[in-house]
Amino acid sequence: MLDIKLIRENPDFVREGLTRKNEPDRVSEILELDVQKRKIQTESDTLKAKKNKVSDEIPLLKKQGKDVAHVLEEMKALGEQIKVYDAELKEIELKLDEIVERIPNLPHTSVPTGKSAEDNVEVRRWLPDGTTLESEKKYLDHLELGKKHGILDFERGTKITGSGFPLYRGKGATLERALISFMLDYHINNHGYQEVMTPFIVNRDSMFGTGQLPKMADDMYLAERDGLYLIPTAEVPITNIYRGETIDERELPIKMVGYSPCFRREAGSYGRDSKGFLRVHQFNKVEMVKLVKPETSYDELEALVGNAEAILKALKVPYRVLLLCSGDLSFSAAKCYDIETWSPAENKWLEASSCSNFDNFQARRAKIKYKSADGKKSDFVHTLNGSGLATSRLMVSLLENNQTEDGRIRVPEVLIKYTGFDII
RNA sequence: GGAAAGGUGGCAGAGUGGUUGAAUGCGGCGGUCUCGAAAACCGUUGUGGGCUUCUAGUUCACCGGGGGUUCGAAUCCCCCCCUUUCCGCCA
Repeated sequence: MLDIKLIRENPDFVREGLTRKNEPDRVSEILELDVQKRKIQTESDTLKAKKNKVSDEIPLLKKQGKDVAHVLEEMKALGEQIKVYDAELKEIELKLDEIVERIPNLPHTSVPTGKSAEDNVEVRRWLPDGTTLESEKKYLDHLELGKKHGILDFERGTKITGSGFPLYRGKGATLERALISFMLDYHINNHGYQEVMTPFIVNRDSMFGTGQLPKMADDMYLAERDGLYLIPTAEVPITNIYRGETIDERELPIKMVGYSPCFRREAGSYGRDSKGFLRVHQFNKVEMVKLVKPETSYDELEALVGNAEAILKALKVPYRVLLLCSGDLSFSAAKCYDIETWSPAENKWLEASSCSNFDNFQARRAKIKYKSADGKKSDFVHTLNGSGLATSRLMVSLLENNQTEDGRIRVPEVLIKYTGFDII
């Protein structure tokens, strides 16, 4: 959530940011409601001050044996007037909240201006020694490999649930599990994250806190009877661990990593990239989340991207890092890097990670603050998160890049101790 | 699912209609003492909003959430949520 004071005091700055993000400009509307709100609040507060003062005097007057009937009468009328103001105030606040809650975060100054994914900027590329993207080699795609070895069974996954719910079998299931364990261990042991295992279904407050609600409601699975949502990413439960809390600054930065399945309805994207793992409704992901002091957050973002890249280097998977342009940023993000892995069979890059700094946008919504050691200063933390990484697209690259001439699949060196086998 | 108890400041725990934003203890922060530390002692210590002459003053709101009664509510009434314990069911 944007700070109403920022909108009030720097409306043009906010307008510019929203324009960069291709968002409609509702700043004037907000400012108008804000003025109305404060005007009514001032009037209501003045009356309340009077009410409080007189109410304090009543017992004293009674003690003196004075007749207070006319005072009570007066106060009753005052109370009615206050009710009228408060009802009006509430109505305006509701309107204001409804708008402000749907205003996205502003892009950071270091984010390039652009309209869509076309304008994202490739900042670096990494290929394992001896590999090139152009190859004479004939690659089977992940579906063909999955079928050939009986490790992926999309047809039966569809039978169980519907399309986009993958079924892994045999060494495929083991490889998936190995990948998750490897990534978790790597971040815990080499990058200093604390492992967390969270609920995978969350309430509305949590979804609001990280910014999925109210705008992205249609993209999520909802257990309506209970008012609970299946998480689209572990970012939601992990970030919300600290919702409503004030953290001692000496505890920052807090770095957490957790595995979760992710559930996405992908409403409106049917038919696009629908092949196999390229777009699914359920996938596995290891997610890193950091709560940090404001002045460090953009450095922490660079470190976060580095943490995700380290996994791909260890697995020897070709990848590139993109700096997203303003127009391609998600609702809550101020700055974001995507990591894409190479698919030789599709002959394209696949998004496997997204690492974002949310500045204080989520912290405001989730009310996560920190307090200085001397207790004098308190402010919102900055939150960050990054996939480290999502297994589905990574699995595509992993299977395809590691296939041998005869169509078998070599298990990357670092995963062998997790799988117990070195070839499929 | 049934029954009971309970939700108060960072924590523990008073408070059942009128200077109670809230006793007391612990913790935190600052200080005295000390070579230093501990102990002891002194002081201080919630959040959010509005207004103004804005490193300050003033005012409003907040005792799980929402609504109500009243001149006045942490305290009374209604609804909801959550926690704990017991019973039932169960991986």
